Amino acid sequence: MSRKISSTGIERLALYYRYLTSVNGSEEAFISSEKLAKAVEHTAAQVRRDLSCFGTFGTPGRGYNRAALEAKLSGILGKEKCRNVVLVGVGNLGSALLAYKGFQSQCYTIVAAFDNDTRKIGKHLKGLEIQDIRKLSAVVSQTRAKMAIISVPADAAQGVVDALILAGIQGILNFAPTRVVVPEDIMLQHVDFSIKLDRLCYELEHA
Amino acid sequence: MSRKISSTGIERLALYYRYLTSVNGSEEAFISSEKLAKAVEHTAAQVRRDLSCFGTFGTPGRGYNRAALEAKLSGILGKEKCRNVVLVGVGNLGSALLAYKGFQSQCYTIVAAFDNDTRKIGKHLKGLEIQDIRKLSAVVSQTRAKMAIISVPADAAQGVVDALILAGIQGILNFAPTRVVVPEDIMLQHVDFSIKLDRLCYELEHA
DNA sequence: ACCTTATCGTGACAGATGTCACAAGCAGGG
DNA sequence: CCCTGCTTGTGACATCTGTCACGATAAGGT
Repeated sequence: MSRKISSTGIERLALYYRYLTSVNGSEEAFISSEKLAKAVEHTAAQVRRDLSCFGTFGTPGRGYNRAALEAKLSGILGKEKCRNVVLVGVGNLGSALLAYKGFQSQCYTIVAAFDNDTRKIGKHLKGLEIQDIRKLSAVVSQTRAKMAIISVPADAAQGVVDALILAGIQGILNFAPTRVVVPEDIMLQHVDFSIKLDRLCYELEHA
Repeated sequence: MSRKISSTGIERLALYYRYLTSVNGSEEAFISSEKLAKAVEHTAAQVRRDLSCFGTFGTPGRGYNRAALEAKLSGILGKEKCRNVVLVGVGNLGSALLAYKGFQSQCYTIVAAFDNDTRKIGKHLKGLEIQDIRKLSAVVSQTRAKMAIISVPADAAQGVVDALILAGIQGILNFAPTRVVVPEDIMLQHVDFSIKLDRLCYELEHA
C-alpha cells in the first residue's frame, strides 16, 4: 500500500493475471512471488512490490492464494467494466485482430468493426458486419464500448481518433504507425511494430 | 556525447527517423528540436538530449540538417545491416505482417516465411513460398538474416525461439502472447497486444 | 507452547530517466 | 565588425523505477 504503482508495473500486473488464468486448474492453491516471477521473467521482489501497491493479500510462509489473486488482479485492471471494444480499419491487420484469440481469452470482445472502404462495408467477417465509419457514434453509444482499436493507415489515424473521441470512446489502442494527439482525459496506447523492429536492430548493432 | 542513451530513448530515435523519412521533400533543409519534438509528441529538451548521446550535429540558431540527421539516425540504428528478416508462423497475424507495408518503408524485407502446418507449406503468400520450419537453419544462413519475427501460438513460442537461435538468429521480435527465455547475447522484443489492452483498461479505470 | 521454515511487505538505497534553465555558439543584418 | 535572435548542448536537479536485505508473520510439527 506504500507506493504508487509504476507505469510499467501495470503491464506486469497484466502479465501476472494472464499467467494465472493460463495455467490449468490442477495446480497448488497458493503461489509464491518467486514462482510467479519465474513465470513472467521478473524478480520476486518486483512481484511483491507491484502487488503491495494495492494492499496486502499474501500470506507469509505460503504465498498468494491463486484464486484470490486472480480475482484481485481482475478488479485492479478493471476488466469487468471494459469488455466491449470496437475496431476501426479492417485491412490485413484489422482482420487479423478480429480473429485474434488473445483478446477473447482475456475477456474482451470486439463488438463492431468499421471501415471507410465502400467495397468492404456490408461484408461479414468473423461474424461481424463491417459497418460504415459514419455509424460510429450510434454503435458506440448502443454497445457502451469504452475502448477502440484502430488499425488504419498512418495518414488516416488522427481523423479516426477524433471521430472516436466524439463518439464517446475513452481509450484507444493505436496500431497505426504514427503518433496521434488526444485530450488529456483520453487514454492512448501505441502498438508500433516497426519501431520495435528498429529497436531490435539497434540492440543488435550495439550488443 | 555526455550520457548513455536511455532504453526508451532508442525508440524515440526510431520515431525521429520515421518522421524525417515520412515527410515529403518539399521541406526546409533544417529542423529544430522544437519542431521535431512536436511531430513525435515529446519535448524539445528530450530530443536534444537523445541526439546529444551520439555526438553534436546540430547548429545553434538553425537546428538540425534534415538530410544529415536522417543519415546519422539510420547509422545509429544500424538499419543498413539488418534488412533481411524471417517470419515464423503464418496464421492470421503472420499473414498480416507479411503484407505490412510499414516494414518495407523502413527498409526491412521479410525474405522467408515458415510454418509447421503441412497444409500451408508450399503455398505462396505475398510472393513468398511458405516453407517447412525444418528448413530454418539452411535459409537463415543463406539469406544472412539476423532478425526473426515470430507469430505463433503461445505454447509453440519457446520451441520456435530455440530453433531460431540454433539457426543463428540474433534478434527476435515476439508477437506470441507469452514471455520466452533467451541467452544473454540474443536480443528480444515483445509486441503484446492484449497486455496493452489491459493497460488501457487499467488507465480508464484509474483516470 | 514453542520452534522451524517459508515467504511476505517495505524502508533504504541505487540507478535510470526526464526536466529545467542557461551559457555557448552560429547566422544574418545593419 | 558587432549586435541581435534563435537554437543547441549540458550541468544540476527532480522524479521515477527497480533492487536488496531484513524484520514481521503465518503455518505446521513436536
